[in-house]
Order: sequence, then structure tokens, then C-alpha cells
Amino acid sequence: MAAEAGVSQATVTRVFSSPGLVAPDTQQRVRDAANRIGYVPNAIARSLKSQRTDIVGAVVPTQGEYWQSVLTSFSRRLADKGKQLLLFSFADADHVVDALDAVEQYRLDGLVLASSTISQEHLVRMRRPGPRVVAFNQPTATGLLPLVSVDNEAGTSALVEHVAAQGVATAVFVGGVAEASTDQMRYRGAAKSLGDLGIACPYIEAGAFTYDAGYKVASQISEGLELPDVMMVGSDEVAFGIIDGLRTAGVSVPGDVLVTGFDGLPQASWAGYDLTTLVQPIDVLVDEAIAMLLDTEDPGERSQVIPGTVYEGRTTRRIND
Amino acid sequence: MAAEAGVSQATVTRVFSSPGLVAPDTQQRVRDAANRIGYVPNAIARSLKSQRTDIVGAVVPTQGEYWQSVLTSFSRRLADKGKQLLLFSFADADHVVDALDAVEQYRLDGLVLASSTISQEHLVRMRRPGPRVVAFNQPTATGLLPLVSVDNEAGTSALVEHVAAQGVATAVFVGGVAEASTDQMRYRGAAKSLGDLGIACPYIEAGAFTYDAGYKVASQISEGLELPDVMMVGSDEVAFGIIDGLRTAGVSVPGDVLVTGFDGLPQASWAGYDLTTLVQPIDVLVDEAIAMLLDTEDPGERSQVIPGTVYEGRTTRRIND
DNA sequence: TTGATCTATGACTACGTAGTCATTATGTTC
DNA sequence: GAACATAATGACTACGTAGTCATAGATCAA
Repeated sequence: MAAEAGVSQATVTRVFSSPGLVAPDTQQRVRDAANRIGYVPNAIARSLKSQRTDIVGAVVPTQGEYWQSVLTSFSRRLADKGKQLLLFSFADADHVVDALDAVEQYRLDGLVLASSTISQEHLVRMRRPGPRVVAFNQPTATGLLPLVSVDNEAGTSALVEHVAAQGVATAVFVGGVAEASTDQMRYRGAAKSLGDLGIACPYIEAGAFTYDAGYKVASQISEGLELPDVMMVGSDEVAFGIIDGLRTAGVSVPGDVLVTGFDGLPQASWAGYDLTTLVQPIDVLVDEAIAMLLDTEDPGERSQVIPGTVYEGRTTRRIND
Repeated sequence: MAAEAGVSQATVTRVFSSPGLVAPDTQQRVRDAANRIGYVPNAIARSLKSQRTDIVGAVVPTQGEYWQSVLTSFSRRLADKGKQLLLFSFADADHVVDALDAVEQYRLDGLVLASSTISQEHLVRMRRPGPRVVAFNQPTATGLLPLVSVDNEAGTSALVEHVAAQGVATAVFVGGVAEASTDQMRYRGAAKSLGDLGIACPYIEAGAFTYDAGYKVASQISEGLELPDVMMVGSDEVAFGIIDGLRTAGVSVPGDVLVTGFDGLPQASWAGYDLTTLVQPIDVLVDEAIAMLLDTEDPGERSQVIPGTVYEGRTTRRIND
């Protein structure tokens, strides 16, 4: 390439990385030559030399609407900053280790760990010199890694407040997976706030953060005939299943039972559900995570817990008011 | 590192890339030293030397449930093959060019172009020596790039066949974006098959492949009072909006209007909708695309058009049968 | 005019690996 | 025990870039 343009290799590099240092006519000559022979700067070589890849890794679950929204947001925001996104989706937690290996081998500029089901053991492994790691919506990581999360506990508290205003006397909380730290905090917020009102709040585990899990739970509960006034569900996706399950069983939502969700998926506002839920400001969370990842100053163990907002849908609107 | 282990650099490399060539005790010594000082092979350097990155790029729209499923599938399948996935999401088609630039600079092993709204002009630009490019569900690319696609035309034909069995006399097709090649082919399949039955099939453009666009169209149509017997919708997501829009307007689905979708999203089988749709075998499509990308033999202009299957949901079940 | 300052460019090296070739030690065969 | 195959390792180089230093003109002040 340098030969083709009749200049040195150093000048070729300058044309593409710091054009200000090269005379306009020389620049033109180099660019012409590049077009002629199809030359493109080699990012691999640049990374090798500069020790920066401009690539950020993201470990995100492959299942679930919520995580897909998160992924989309990361992808866009990083692109705006001129970074590329290397995606590690994972089904089970074991693959998280694979991701860490890849991160180390590819010398990525950073890693986002997004998933509420990564074990503490794995999280500890992430604590090492080298690429910066940020945990996303994963309260387990508190104190272990820099963390960005929505305020889960305050979120369900706010939902309780809204629901209480509609007048309820009994409640249950339906979680996805009891081990998930987000689930635990959401339950805690709900139980505490309901407790303050003198209302008990049993925990029911759906078994997964999916529509089907919710549907099954609803079927079982509606057979039991002892319906609570409100079912607070730990995630929107499970809540959709619960609503459909209840309705299929002939139970009216919100006529017989109020339902709340958590996450604020786009579908929550669809006319078919219009689910009351806690909307996570995903873009804000993501921006914060990216800032922690790329800021020059070390974030240390810094944590950002960001509040969500209650969306008041039809599923908590008393019909007979 | 080589010094730490007391061997040459060449031996270190061998330990991690072709262990069979190194004596067991030497290997142990090297691995011990690596653990001691935290050495990890540098994939960047490997790529520079070997001219392979083991990374595949994917250009996928950030909007839409369907594309997110596709992305998830790609991510998993590539991981199984030991490849990483570099994600380029894009809002508008202009960013496709950015992706191509990145692909060239990072010397990716291949690129998947998934989106039905990339212009022919851009597609032609992709035809160049270097990394292999495969178009995914993008009929526009026929003859321009190796292509993997579901059989859109046969898909809507099959849906017509199913719907016709329920007995219909009038129909409309609701597309997302008229320029999208998938939309065109789906419409063609529907119009042709309906035509064979002597049924006209007007085309209505929702304006986007979104729930909201569908909802609006349904509102407008239900005001017009001239409802067709069946609304064939070009995508599930739009169909959900249409169903909710119709129901909100007091129109019964399937009582007053039958509705079909296209794609086979998980939500289609949710009890709230139970939408009759054409299910795309996403994993099959993705496997085929990956094979084309990574197979040693040149795929040339080879195209794979793969049939889908009809899911018969409640939205096409005549109530008064 | 001369030294000083600035601009544009080239020469050179390091980044960490993989592949080629060379070298030494260890068997193996007749 | 000489000739030879085999195993294990080292030496060396290229991959394409960025950064450091050096150099040749050009411009400017005194």
C-alpha cells in the first residue's frame, strides 16, 4: 500500500488516524491509491499495537423480552460511542466462564455482565486486573463488582403504594426464580410495604421468568378458589402469562384480581394487557453502565441504583369504583 | 511469559494451540507459569498472524421481536462453533455502511445481513472480495448475494389455503412497509392464491412493522364499517396490534373477522391472541446461513429458500361453525 | 544571513502470535 | 555401532499498525 501511493507506511497510517498531520495533496494521493487497490486499515493490527480493541463484550441471557431490550439499548449506545459490541448470550451460567475467557483473549475494552442468575462464585472470578467489568441489574454483585441496577425494592414498594390506593386486603407475590437476586429484592420491597399496611404477602415461585410459567401458576391458583385481591408479579413476562391464565380460567382481571408486573416492557402498554408495572429506564441504566465501563477514572466498587416509574395500566383499575 | 516458564516463545504458543507437540512435563511447567503471572493467549495477535478472527458480524435491526429471535439463534449457533458474534444493530439503512466498514477493518470471518429494508444499492456494495456475506430473509438480495430465506410466497399461499377452508369471500392484506421485499413477496403469495379462488385482495400499508402501526390501521378500518372476512397481516407483531385495535373497537376476532399473521413469534401461541400464523423455522434458516458463511466451498450465488409451517390458532376458527 | 521554529515526512521498532526451518536428544534397525 | 527415523524444542521472521525519533525544507525574526 505504501508503495502504491509512493509514500512511507507511517504516512499511510497518519492519513487514516491523524489526517491533520498530512499535507492535503499527499492525503489525496494516499486515498486514491487506497481506493485503487482496496486498502482498508487493519483494526486487528491497530489493536495489537495500541492495546485497545474498541470492542465491549456483553453477557446477556438469550431468553426474555427484557434482556433483549437491554441488549438493543447497549448495542445502540455503544455504536454512538464508536464501540463495537461482542455478544455472549448464554443459556446456563456455565457459559459465563467461556465469555470471560473470550474477553481475556480478545483483550476487550470492557465487559457488561447482565443477568440475575450468575452465581457469586462466578462473579468473584470476574474481579481481576485487566478489562473493566460492570454488573447490570444483578444485585448479587453488590460489593463485588461495580453495579448498575434499577431500584428493585423501591420499585415494588411504589407499586404497593399505587395498589393500596385502590383498596386491597390480601395479596401474593409471584416470583420467577427464588434464587434470582432481583426476585428477592422485589419480593422484599413488596412484603415490607404490604406489611406496613398490615397485609401479609406469601411468595409463590413460578419457576422461570416466562409466560408459560406464569400461565401455569395462574391455572393452579384459580383452581384453589382463594384468590387474593392483588397478584404482584416479579416480571412482566410472567404477568402476561398469569393474566391469560386467569382469564382462560374465567377469572376477570382486574374485576376479580388486580395484577402488577415489573420491567415495563413495550407489551405492557398493549391494549390486550395494559399492565400496571414498574418501568425500568433502560436507556438510563445502560448509559450509566457504559459510562462506568469507559470512564477513565476507576469506578471502584461504585454502585448506581436508579429508580423506576410506575405505569398505571388497566390491570389495577377497580371496575366497580 | 516464555522467560517465566524457562522455555521459548514458540513452545508457549504450542502449549496453547497444539499441545500434542509438547512434552507433558514441559506443558505443565508452562501452564503453571501462566497461572502464576496471569498469562492468557492474545487472540488479537493470533488473528493478525493467522488472518482469521473467529468472529462473525451480524447486521440486524434493533426493532422487532422477530429479529431478536433471529439474533438469539445466531448467537447460540455461532457459540457452538467456537465463533464470536459482533453485533451491528441499525435503526436506519445508512448504518449498514458503517457495519461494512467495521467488517472490513476488523477482518471478520463473515457477515450476516439480516433486514428486509436494505437497498439494492447497498447490497451491491457488499459484493466484493474478502469476507463472505450472506443475506438473511431478504429477497431483494436474490442474484446479488448468497441468500437464506423462508419461502414467503409459499407461506402466505399456505395461509390462504387454510383460511379458504374456513370459508371466506372477501380479504385484505396488511403489509408493514411496501418497499420491504418480504412484504412484497408475502403479498404476492396471498394475492395470487386468493385470486385463484376468485377473491380480490387489496393491499393496505401499515407504515411500519410494529404493534402500534397495526393498532392504528385496525382503528381506521373498523370505522370504515366494511370489514373483510379475513385480514391477512404481513407480520405477527402488526397482527397483534390489529387484533387489539379491532377488539377495542368492538369487533370480534375471529367472530367478525379472521386474522392471520406471519413469522411464528412465541407470543402468537399465547392464549390472549392464539394467532394463526406462518411459523418460520428460524434455527434451520440460521444453521443454513452459518453453513454458507463458514463452509470452505464458495457458495457463489447459491440461495436457500426454506418453507415454513402453518400454525392454526383461534384467530381463524369460525365460531358459528 | 543565520539561527530558530514549524511542517511534512521517513526510518525504525515493538505489539504477541504462527509457521518454517534448524538443532539436539532419543530411540530403532540391521 | 553406524545410519536413520522420531520427538521435542529453539531461532527467526512476517502479520500491519502506532509511537518515537530523526531529517529535510520552509517560514520567520532579528
